Amino acid sequence: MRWTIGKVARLAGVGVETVRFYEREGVIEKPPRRLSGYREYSSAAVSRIRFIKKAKQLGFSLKEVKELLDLRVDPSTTCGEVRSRANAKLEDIRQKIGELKRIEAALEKLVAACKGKGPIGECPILDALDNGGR
Amino acid sequence: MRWTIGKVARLAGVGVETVRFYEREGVIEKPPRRLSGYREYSSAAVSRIRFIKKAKQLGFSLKEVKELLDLRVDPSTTCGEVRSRANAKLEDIRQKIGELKRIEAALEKLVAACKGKGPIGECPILDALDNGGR
DNA sequence: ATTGACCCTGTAGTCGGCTACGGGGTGTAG
DNA sequence: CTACACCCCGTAGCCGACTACAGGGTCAAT
Repeated sequence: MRWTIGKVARLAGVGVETVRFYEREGVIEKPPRRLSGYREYSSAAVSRIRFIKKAKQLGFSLKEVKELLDLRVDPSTTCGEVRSRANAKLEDIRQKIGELKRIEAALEKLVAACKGKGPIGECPILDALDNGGR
Repeated sequence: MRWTIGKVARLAGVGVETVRFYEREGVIEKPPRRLSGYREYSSAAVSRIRFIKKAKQLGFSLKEVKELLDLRVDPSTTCGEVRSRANAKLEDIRQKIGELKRIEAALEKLVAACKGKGPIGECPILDALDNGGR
């Protein structure tokens, strides 16, 4: 199925201008055009934009998102090269997961210690947030 | 121990201007002042700023960071109230962890499938990134 | 007493990531 | 065949989060 930019934007949950912006920035590929000049997208574009959205919510910059997506196809580099870049990204990601888990644990502690009655002054303070992390 | 803004900034790995900016935005508390007007911080400030830094790298906006930190002490709300806000944040965080784990799994698959030899063209493509996640 | 590193309060500028025009062409439904 | 939603390009504006002055005061060492 081939879609116009407006449809893709709606499906991915972003604005039309954002899609064009991503194209300019090289985060998504330049799509083929109709005779009229209209961009023509496939479903892959929607997935890609959805991924960009999620990755940004996880604290990756557009540049980093591009690097992640560039781990897919790049005829000019060797597989070993890609592998090492992928491993570096894996490190980043595991780091993030670890930090999120520490925050999760701290919040769980807060929720558990605070049984839902009484003023907040009686609740234990969430110092756990301040600790841990390389 | 009491520190000046410059020391705190260095210890937390940010600029002096950033610390003042956080104060203006209400993300960190206004510290007491010396007679000279100099701000005087304790070690808690350093922890707090480090936390802000990490949380931002995890995709939280300053406003969200403030909300997380405000789950500590707030004499005007009940414990139950705090508990429900904490639970909402827990949801966010678990969501993020889930998405990071999906990316992690996809990268692991890429690394595993690609044994380090041959051109990238022979490597499986990382479509896993496009799937999963509501 | 002076010097140089550091602090103060403004206010203005930058950068990433969109978002919103303005002025025009396209496409399809009635 | 025209109306109206949608597309094109280009440029400008906006918001969040800093970052950098300018013009002045402070403090510790020499």
